[in-house]
Amino acid sequence: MAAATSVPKPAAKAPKRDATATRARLLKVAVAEFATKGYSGARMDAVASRAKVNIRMVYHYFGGKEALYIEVLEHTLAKLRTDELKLDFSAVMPIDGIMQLFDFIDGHFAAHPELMKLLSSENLNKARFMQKSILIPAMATPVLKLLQNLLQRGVADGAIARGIAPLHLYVTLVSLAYFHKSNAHTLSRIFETDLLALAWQADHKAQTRRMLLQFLTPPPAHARPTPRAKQTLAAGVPA
Amino acid sequence: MAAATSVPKPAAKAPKRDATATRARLLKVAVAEFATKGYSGARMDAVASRAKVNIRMVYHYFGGKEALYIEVLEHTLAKLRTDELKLDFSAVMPIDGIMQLFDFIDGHFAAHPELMKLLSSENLNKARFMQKSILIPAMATPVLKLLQNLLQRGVADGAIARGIAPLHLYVTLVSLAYFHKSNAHTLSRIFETDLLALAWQADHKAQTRRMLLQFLTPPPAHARPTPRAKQTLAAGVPA
Amino acid sequence: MAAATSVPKPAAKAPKRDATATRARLLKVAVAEFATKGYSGARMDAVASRAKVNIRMVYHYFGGKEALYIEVLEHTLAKLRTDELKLDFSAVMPIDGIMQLFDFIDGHFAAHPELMKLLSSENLNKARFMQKSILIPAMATPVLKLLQNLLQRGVADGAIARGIAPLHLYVTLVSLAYFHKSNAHTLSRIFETDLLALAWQADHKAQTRRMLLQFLTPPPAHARPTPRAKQTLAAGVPA
Amino acid sequence: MAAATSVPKPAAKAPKRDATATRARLLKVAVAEFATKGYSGARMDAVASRAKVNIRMVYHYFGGKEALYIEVLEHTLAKLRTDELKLDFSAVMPIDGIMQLFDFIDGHFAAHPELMKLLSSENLNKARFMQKSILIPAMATPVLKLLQNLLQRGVADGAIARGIAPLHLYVTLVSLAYFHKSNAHTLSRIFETDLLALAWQADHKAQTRRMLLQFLTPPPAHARPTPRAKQTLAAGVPA
DNA sequence: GATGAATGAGTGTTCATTCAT
DNA sequence: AATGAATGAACACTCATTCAT
Repeated sequence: MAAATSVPKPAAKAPKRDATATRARLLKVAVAEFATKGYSGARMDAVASRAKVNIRMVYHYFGGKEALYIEVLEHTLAKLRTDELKLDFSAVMPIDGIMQLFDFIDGHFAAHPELMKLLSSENLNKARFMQKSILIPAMATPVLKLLQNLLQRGVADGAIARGIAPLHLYVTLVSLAYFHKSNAHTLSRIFETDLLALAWQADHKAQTRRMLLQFLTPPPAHARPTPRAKQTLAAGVPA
Repeated sequence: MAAATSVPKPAAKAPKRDATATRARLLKVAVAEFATKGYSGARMDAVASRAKVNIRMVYHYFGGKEALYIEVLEHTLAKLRTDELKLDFSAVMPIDGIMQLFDFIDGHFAAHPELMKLLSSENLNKARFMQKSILIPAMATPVLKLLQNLLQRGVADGAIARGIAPLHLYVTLVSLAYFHKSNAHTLSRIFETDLLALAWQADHKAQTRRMLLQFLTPPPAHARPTPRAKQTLAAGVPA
Repeated sequence: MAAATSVPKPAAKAPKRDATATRARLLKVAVAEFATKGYSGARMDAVASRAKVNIRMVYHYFGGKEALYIEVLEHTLAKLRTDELKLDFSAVMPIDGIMQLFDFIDGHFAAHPELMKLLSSENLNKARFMQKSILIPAMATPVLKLLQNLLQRGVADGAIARGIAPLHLYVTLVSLAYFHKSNAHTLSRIFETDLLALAWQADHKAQTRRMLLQFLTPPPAHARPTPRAKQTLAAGVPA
Repeated sequence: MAAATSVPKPAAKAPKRDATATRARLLKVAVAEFATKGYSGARMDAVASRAKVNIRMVYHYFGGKEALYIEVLEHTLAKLRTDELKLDFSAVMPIDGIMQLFDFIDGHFAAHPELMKLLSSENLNKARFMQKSILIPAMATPVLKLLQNLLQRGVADGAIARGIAPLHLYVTLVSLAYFHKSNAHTLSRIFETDLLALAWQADHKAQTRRMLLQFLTPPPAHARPTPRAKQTLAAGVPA
């Protein structure tokens, strides 16, 4: 693809044998294959034939199914990291920053269902392959730092409630952006409502944002937790 | 099972050729197999050998891999429905009822990771097999009615905020109970924190309950949304 | 079936457990199964379920697949022998007798396609199972004797040409009655003509009878084979 | 095959990885397997092992059992068509041409028992696979045109009787060449005579040729069908 | 760098048959 | 006499992977 725009070399006008292009094509196809079929459902043949290369090349470039899958995982996660690095909330108010982060998360998963599927797939086998990646732990996510910074600033100026831990908040943000998308098919079937309909998604997002805002906003001085509320807080059934 | 009710004979207590027992054993093993390996990763051989019967019996009792999987799905979902039917919040205050429902959901998924895995697995292939089940759509979940009732009662007596839709709330409850469990492995790896540790889970649940309570509780009269808050609500980044 | 008309016995009014009836039903179903599917295509399960008895009974009554097949073969051939024994050409003119025998053969195969299929099937594996039958060689066909008698009488009174051997004639008769039926499907496809259409079959039979009559009729005295005809007779291409 | 044309190397004459040779070998073995065992009796393993290749190659080259069988059918029929195209009776007398055609048919089936077996096998399941072939209906047989031409010429010069239809004659020719071969095993067993013995076959062919010649030859002017003969013609028993 | 040919080890499924009641 | 439960051996077909060029 990009090969066409590359600098023409002495004896290779039409670069049919373009290694990097072929490799990129294979990886792209592999992402789709693993995302839609899962690890054991994915077929090496399918990857090769859809990329229109001989299956031998898949082995040549990636070594094997497992290595290919790991690279797919790394590639897809790297895209998220790259996008995350562009985030800069230094100029916005903390609570707005957090809400914008939520929107970013929501937007990224909406735009990249393959990431969602690969993560779900990975969790089904206890992140077995992610463990084997040497790149992934190195790709430290900047998001936690970002969140910690926003929370600190917010708490400091009284705009954000105290006692919210960055990781817990992050997991909550992702839960609320991820689950209703990743599990839309079964939920839609069970409740006979199309959760993938744009209207439903918009409504859900609006409600979620309201909940988050309330959660982040510190309670008014006279509205501190009363014994009554505390009791309610602990009234859960035992797990 | 039925063995326990049969007349005990001198030297043959355990009935070898017990169809219902064999079938039940197979189904139990199959639930584990499909939950841990997914549909395409699951092996019929493995099911048979772990249930210590000839593989032919799997086909005799269930017909085939797909039919077995569907039955596994139905069986596991039926267990949830059965438990849901035991819920009765008619005697508790609405807000407590909703929190207890959350605890129930959280507890059920914690106690039945196989359900979580099967649902995730199903979503990976767009609920393809769930669509084929004729039982599942018939197993109407009572939970939405329950929630609607609680919300109506709560709104009526002023204990619960207006404008919360049952299905949106239910999806939110499940999101918050489900995601951090189902995706614990990858999150643990990425953030180098053990999300499956009991302490982490407890902390997370406490924060989640706080958020939900705040969300459900109606705002004090003088704290209606201000122009400022409204603006924040719309300050999201475009998807 | 026939059981209903049998003499009522002391303690068995409704004969549900009627051994001979069950056996007969199984054999009938087996004939159809083997005729339509061939030996290796036939399924013991199919026989049992179509006869609405447990598969175990098939083994109980017949011993196994091979033994059942052989009995099917014997049963079907026995029907032919029984019908052949009813033939009596002592009162008709020899040439008419032979033509009537041809009509009988043609009629029997038309009425019993299962016999035709079983014979074809048997020939495909070199009559392997027929060899194993101890009944079949004992069921001497009376037809050759019949034919020999007719030929002798015909030759004696000058109505039938000399030099026609009974077995060769019989094989010819069967060829002409059998082949266009047994191979109708492929021929119909290849020549895009429905050989199973009644009109085609009638035309073909008429032509065949004309040929046979001419063959059996002795040539007029002055039309003995000439050198020219003799030469033609030998003008075949080498096999 | 192609090996013969390749440059002979010191110590490696036989090319091991020759696709066309492997494919041809597989097809040849498959013809034998399907001809001797029938469709359901044939084993894919047997084909592979007898061709000394991995079973995977059978699927690589042919797709599956059904596709392989259809190709076997097409290949075997194509051989017949190829041979038929070599026939040229423009220089011989019509009646000789027809007799030579009979000899050709007889010779071809004698030389290719696999064709006979495949056709019989096909008819047992109502030409189910032949229907699926898109090549077979396209392989129009030239034989009917040939026969029509010979008949017309023969009738025109008075050497052949009127009223003989090409397709009926062709089916008759094949019946007389085919049946006693295809059903030799059962007939031999029933009549305790070896129909496959060369002497028997020769005798039978001679008689058959006599019958055909008589049939084709027009009757002498004074020997037109008499009332007596007509009556005989209709004296058949009802079917 | 690139490719078609080839393969060992499964993988779901089916078959005829026997065991225990 | 009759039956449901259970099985070993095949069988068509597939998968990830390597060999030879």
